[in-house]
Amino acid sequence: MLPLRIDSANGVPIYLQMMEQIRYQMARGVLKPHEELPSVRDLAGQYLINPNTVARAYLELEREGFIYKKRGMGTYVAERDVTISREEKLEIVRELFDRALVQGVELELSSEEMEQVIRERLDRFRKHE
Amino acid sequence: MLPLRIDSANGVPIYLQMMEQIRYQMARGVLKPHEELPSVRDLAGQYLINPNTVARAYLELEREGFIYKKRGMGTYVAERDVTISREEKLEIVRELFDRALVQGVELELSSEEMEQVIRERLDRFRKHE
DNA sequence: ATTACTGTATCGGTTCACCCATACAGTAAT
DNA sequence: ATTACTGTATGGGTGAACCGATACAGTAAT
Repeated sequence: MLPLRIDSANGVPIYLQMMEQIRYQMARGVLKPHEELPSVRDLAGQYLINPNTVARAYLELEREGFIYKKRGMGTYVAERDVTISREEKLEIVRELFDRALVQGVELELSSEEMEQVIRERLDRFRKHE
Repeated sequence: MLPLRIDSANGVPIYLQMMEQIRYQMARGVLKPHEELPSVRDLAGQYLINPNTVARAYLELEREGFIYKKRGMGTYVAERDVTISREEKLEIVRELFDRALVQGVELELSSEEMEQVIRERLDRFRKHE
């Protein structure tokens, strides 16, 4: 059973919510490579949405290389993407943090204030993992 | 005459293009506080679009505090004093940091690694201010 | 009051994203 | 072949964003 928090009245498209959370589960190792995902009808029935909506989430995830499908068989978690080097990963994250910092400066926040915000978010983050 | 580059077939909404470029002109000092902007019909006629579209751009810019209007008179550049509350600023930065953290998790970086990256960027940042 | 300019309000059309109902198609066990 | 499950394709409905045509309303000079 795949635990998702789907809010149909959120404004955020359902299929995006699913993608987001499935990617997250994969990153956390809850979903492991070659593990079978629930069928589109399973998930649809479980969260009272249309099978096509689940199919769309699966379709996009497949395009991004996170999952693969066997028609008539099922949908499965793909191998981890090992094409990104560790340094490249760090670079990506670095860039995001820098953007946040620059934005903070443009909003005239002090580095102390930003450090406090960072600590707050990081702590909150560790509680959830 | 207010020079704008409007591309109706761009996918980007016209009123957003106008807002973007007008804000830019203001930031550059080309448009100065209390200077009068072209009337909605002026700009509409000039770029062959509907007056309402210009009006919408003006409306949004007014809500953001960049311009002010006098009904029946015209539209004018506001004082360059964008007052975003402190809490709103923090919220913007919070969101950016969270996105960076989530991205890090999806790249399978540990929270320790991310904390290290954050510290590195923050230090680098403080040297430059 | 008239004129000529401002911004504003209302309605309609077009387009698109999102989602659903339903039917089609592939796989494998019976 | 039947059954029971997979994913897929097609067509439609809904709502929202965007933009335009047109009419309304305020201001100020004549």
